[in-house]
Amino acid sequence: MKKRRNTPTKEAVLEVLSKTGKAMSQDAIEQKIDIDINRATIYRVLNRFCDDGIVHRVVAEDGKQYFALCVKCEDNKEPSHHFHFRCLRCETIECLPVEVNFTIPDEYLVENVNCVLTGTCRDCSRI
Amino acid sequence: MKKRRNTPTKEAVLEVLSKTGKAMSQDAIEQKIDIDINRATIYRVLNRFCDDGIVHRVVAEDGKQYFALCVKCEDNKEPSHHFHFRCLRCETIECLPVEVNFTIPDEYLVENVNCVLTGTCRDCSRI
DNA sequence: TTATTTATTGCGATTGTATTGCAATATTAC
DNA sequence: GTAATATTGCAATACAATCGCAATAAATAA
Repeated sequence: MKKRRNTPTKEAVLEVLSKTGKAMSQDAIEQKIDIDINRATIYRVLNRFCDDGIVHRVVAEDGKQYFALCVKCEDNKEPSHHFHFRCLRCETIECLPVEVNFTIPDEYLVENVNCVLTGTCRDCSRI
Repeated sequence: MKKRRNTPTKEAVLEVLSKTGKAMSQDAIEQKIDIDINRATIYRVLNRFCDDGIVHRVVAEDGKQYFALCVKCEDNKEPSHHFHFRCLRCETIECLPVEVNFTIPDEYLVENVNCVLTGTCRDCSRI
């Protein structure tokens, strides 16, 4: 892996993702960051994070990419392949602690799993 | 529902989807059709099919939309929410006869399920 | 068959997401 | 401090998908 450098951009993006705990689009991330960072830069940072296994990418059925921190601490472990929920009201995507299970013939080589449920999330359905 | 008319475009699109039995992008459909049909028209036809429940739409992690016939005959029934498999080699998407199961708190209102596995399909892994 | 209604189509323009090339900048190691 | 190079900003680009509008064609009535 290519050597990485510490930059304000990286820290800012990580902080935002860490704070919300949800999957965010580049646009949402940019809005939450106080300093001004170029769009392309944010994408590049996010893609690097993905390469390094720090965040994972979800593509929702709106065709957009969303990025979320890979949570791997003990008490809040998320399954490697988990469902995501996109709320149409609050426009957020959360990682559900629900594992994606499936049985598929051995001949298939699964390299990636992308599962998104869409609707109204718990918080919004209460209102 | 608004009244539909029969057009060569509709028939051509349906025939292509029926023949392959897979989920296809607008681009792939256009290439498989012998007559010349405008891009926007194909999208409109497909969107109408989705509205009418004739085809369903899948968004893969490449951010593109793929459309597949809703199979509902007796011996080849596909689960309402099923997994899809996108093969990176042959660049096709097939509907797997594998149901998507998950348990999620009642407060969530699930309106849509979009699950795509990506990798190498059965046929391509043999080679 | 002809006329009328309006769903459908083609075309070009447009929107929006994401990426890329290149020069400038900033970080790390020496 | 200096050198090497990872990172950034900017503008341009690629691509999927949609939209407005005028033209066309399918379904129905006359």
